[in-house]
Amino acid sequence: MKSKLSFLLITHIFVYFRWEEERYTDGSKWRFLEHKGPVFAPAYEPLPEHVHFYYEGKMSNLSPPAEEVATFFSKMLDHEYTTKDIFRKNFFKDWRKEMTSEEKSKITDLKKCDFSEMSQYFKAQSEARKQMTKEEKLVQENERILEEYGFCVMDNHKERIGNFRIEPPGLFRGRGDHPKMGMLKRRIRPEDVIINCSKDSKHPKPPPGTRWKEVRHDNKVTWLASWTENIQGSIKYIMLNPSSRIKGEKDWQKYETARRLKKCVDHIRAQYRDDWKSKEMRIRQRAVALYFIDKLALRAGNEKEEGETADTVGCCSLRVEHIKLYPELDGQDFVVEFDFLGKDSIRYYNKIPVEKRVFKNLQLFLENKQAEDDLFDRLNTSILNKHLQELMDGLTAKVFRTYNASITLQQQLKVLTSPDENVPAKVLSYNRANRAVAILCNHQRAPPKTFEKSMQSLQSKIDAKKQQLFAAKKELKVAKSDTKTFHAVSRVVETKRKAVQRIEEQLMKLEVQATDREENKQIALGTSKLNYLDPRISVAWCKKWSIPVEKIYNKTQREKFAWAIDMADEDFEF
DNA sequence: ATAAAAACTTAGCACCCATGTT
DNA sequence: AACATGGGTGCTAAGTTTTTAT
Repeated sequence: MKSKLSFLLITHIFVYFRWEEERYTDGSKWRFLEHKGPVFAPAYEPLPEHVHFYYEGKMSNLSPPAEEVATFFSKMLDHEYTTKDIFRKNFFKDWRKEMTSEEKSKITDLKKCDFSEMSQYFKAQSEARKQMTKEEKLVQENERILEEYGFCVMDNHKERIGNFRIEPPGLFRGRGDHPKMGMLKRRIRPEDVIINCSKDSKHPKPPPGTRWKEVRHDNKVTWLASWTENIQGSIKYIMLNPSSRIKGEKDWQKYETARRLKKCVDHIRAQYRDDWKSKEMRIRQRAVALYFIDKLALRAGNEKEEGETADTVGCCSLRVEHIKLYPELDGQDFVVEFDFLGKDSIRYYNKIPVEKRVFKNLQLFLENKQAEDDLFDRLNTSILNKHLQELMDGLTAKVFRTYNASITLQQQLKVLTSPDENVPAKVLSYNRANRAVAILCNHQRAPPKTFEKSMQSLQSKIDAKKQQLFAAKKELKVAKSDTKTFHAVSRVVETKRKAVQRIEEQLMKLEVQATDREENKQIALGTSKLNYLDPRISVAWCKKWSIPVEKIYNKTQREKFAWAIDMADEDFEF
């Protein structure tokens, strides 16, 4: 095991060294890229003869493609989305576009459609799939596809591709109250796909009888293939896996920018505090917004086109209705209450005392405005980012999130780690530090459906373990007194003592697990770990306390953070 | 200068499967 | 062997930032 590890380590250093030599000075360019192109979604199998669709109670024969479209709806029948009016309206509208003229005149009302038989069929199918053995599931076939299409060669290195499959057709499900939910997401064909690869590579071949939309050779961008999606009209890309050089370097760069912010953040903070007093409204707004972004780790908040997406906001797009001002609340002065839906329609709710000057400014911004008016009417993300750019090269709003997340982790690790704790307790401390960041960044999750139950069963395990400990201690006592009374062999005492110790450790482990899980109920740690925390902080912490890095990062994460694992020693300071 | 498009990062959730338990 | 459970992974939507067009 050990030799394998050190071999890997050497390989990594070697690889990075090689890359160093081969790379252009501008790290974003590649010189050679070869790949096999994307994998297309398989065609739907027609429904078997005995599965029918009913209209007004009568059996009805549908011909493709309408059948294929109806399939999506029946597959989702028990999903809460399908009970929403917008979903049904959008679905039916798009379905009608796919109907033959005969169907179109016949099928005029979604309420009269009965998909239950189709729905049952798909449920049965997925049940059946669960029973299948590995061969039946075509595991090997999938592995072969991964091997053939899942990798590319960039700058002479074989790299894993992130998403090499074209997204299959289906019904669009946005998050939150999305006006387009239920719309038909159409099938992507080779004719929709642009291929990007190097001029001198073997071009990926389109499936027989088809052609690509375009083959281009643009080495200033990192995607291998792209297509335009029909719901929002945005472009989707096929790109490399996070373990790739091109992503890893970018990630590293991101944290280096955040570290540069660390050096000038005091100055920037002094500056925006000063700007709270500015004569110009736009500067005051900019300064207050920046204060929120810095202090509360809010997102920038771009404007969004109304009716195209769910109504969510970030800092610059906050509206009057999203904040409440309390000159005094629960013994604290100048409290601002935030309540709005952010990215992914996740609710941000926070009551926070602010400086008097900020409070007065907010009152000023709210004057003569309606609930639906912008709080910062003289500000948007591009104004803000332009200003930030002047303060520091490469500074944008999101750098504050990265900086504050990483610095919080580092601080919390210092505060929470006690040297004499054992490994599980230290890992708990790490998770707590991680959790502080997740709370700061408002990374939430739905409590797991089985949460209560699994918590209970863990508790009963703990109780059982306590009983066991009690019994073991008693046995130890008996053994001790036996030794005294009968001059028996002390080996027995040793064994008993070891048993007590072992059980104590097990109990401790369970208790730590319970605490960890309880505190984690509604908080998602993964996002901050993956996107906001400089991995070198974690690696350094592991080295300092002799914690195996595997306790903190799983295999995928270790691959993504290979650069940091190689780079950081225990003295690393963010 | 501004708007729109393109490119790239961040996000939560469903599902799958290894693992441990009964 | 059947079952539960939780972590890992794939998926793709939803953001931010950068680039290009007007």
